[in-house]
Amino acid sequence: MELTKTEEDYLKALFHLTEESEADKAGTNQLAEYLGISPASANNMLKKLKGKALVAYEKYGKLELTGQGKAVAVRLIRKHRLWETFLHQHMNFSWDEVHGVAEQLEHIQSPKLIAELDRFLGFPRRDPHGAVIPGADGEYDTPPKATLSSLQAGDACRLVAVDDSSEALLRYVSRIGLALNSRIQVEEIHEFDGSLSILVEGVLTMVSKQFADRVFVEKL
Amino acid sequence: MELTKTEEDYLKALFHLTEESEADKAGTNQLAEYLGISPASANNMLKKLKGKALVAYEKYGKLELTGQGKAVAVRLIRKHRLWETFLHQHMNFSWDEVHGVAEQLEHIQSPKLIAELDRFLGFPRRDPHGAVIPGADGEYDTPPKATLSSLQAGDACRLVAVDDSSEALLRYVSRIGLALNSRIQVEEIHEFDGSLSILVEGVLTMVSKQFADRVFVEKL
DNA sequence: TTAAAAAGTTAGCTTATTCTAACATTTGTG
DNA sequence: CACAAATGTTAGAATAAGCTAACTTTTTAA
Ligand SMILES: [Mn+2]
Ligand SMILES: [Mn+2]
Ligand SMILES: [Mn+2]
Ligand SMILES: [Mn+2]
Repeated sequence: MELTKTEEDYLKALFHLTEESEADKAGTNQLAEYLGISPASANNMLKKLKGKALVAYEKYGKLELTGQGKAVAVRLIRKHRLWETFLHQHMNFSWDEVHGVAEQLEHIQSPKLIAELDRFLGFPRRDPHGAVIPGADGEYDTPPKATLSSLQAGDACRLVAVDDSSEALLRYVSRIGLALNSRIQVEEIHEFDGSLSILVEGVLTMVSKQFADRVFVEKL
Repeated sequence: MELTKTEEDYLKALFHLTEESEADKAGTNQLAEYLGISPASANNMLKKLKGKALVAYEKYGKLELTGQGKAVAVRLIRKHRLWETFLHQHMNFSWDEVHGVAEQLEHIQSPKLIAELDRFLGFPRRDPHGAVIPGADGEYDTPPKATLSSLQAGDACRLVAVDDSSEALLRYVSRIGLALNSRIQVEEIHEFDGSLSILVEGVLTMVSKQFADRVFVEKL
């Protein structure tokens, strides 16, 4: 039972909204908003996906992926992140350029190609944004991630991942001299708005709380 | 004006039927047959492509690509062959496995990716079947190709390309010990059915005329 | 030169995906 | 509670592709 590119994108969106965001409830409007389509279109597709046993929900109720639906989404995320890694490491794509093309490449149907790509890349476990790449067996552990905003003044940390949903954020992270594994020293947290003064490569920079909420670190 | 994957495939099919085959006339039925769809569907799409100035024809008349239509087709062929080369050289895909996946990959939209892929591959000029890869500027010279069947008994040649339209042919070519650049010695041509006795790597093999018509060589 | 055969076109449906506008249900608040 | 806002659903239409059956035009060939 082959799925269309569109059906795949809906399942991936649902996975992000239910399994990967803190608010693990997802509604029709939210899904529509996320995908940039009308609620009516989302509702229409949800009916179809329910018919294929990929999504489970009652009329006016909460949306959930079935086990099958989740499996499809995880496979898609695996492909997406492997392609992003390829584009970044071998095609000279910058951090913020990889996502759009990977959004297309993730729909290529060829188990052999994915297996070979994985091997070619040296079985990477993280994509260019630091996100975990699901295994070939569907294993997908999301290690607990601490945000930069959760640290205290005086703490030091290592940048392990960045929210990849905004290209502007990715460009900004590079602009201020950060990259995966950069060491960050929290100098001061300003109570007024939660902004932080951080030390990166010896340079003192000021970042907003919105920024610090989307950057994930490992405390040192 | 973005084209759909389907429109792209029609243009590529028309290019093969008009520019690349000896019979440079193409009709609706032929196109339909080539694409595995009904003549009615082909006719329907032809109207649309005519409206977009990619195909030129009069009702009941011969089909032709416009300059624009040709340019799209050549870009597609370039992408197809670059991907085939990538799959063969870096993803361990055999000669006969590359085509299907390249048929999908050719529709990925990203000029940067194609430029980088070309660089990554070392600016190859031939794909794994020996077909010429069009240049980034749209240049596409098809060097005159001699078929194995055009040689005389006693001639020696080098295999330069193989018709890639049949996977069975590609597998057969490998099976009898041939690969690009193999040296072939024509021992005898049998008048009855045009079949040939050829010497490959010291082994005498018998091949049919149908086979020899689809294998391209350079006389030595 | 005329009548099949072949080739090409049209009409009318189907499925997939999306939209807008209208309608229904649920939620949240005074 | 009661009703307004938020959320979700339905109806009806559009676009893109494809199909079958019927019809028209061109070609072939007796
Ligand atoms: Mn991404
Ligand atoms: Mn996608
Ligand atoms: Mn090919
Ligand atoms: Mn294709």
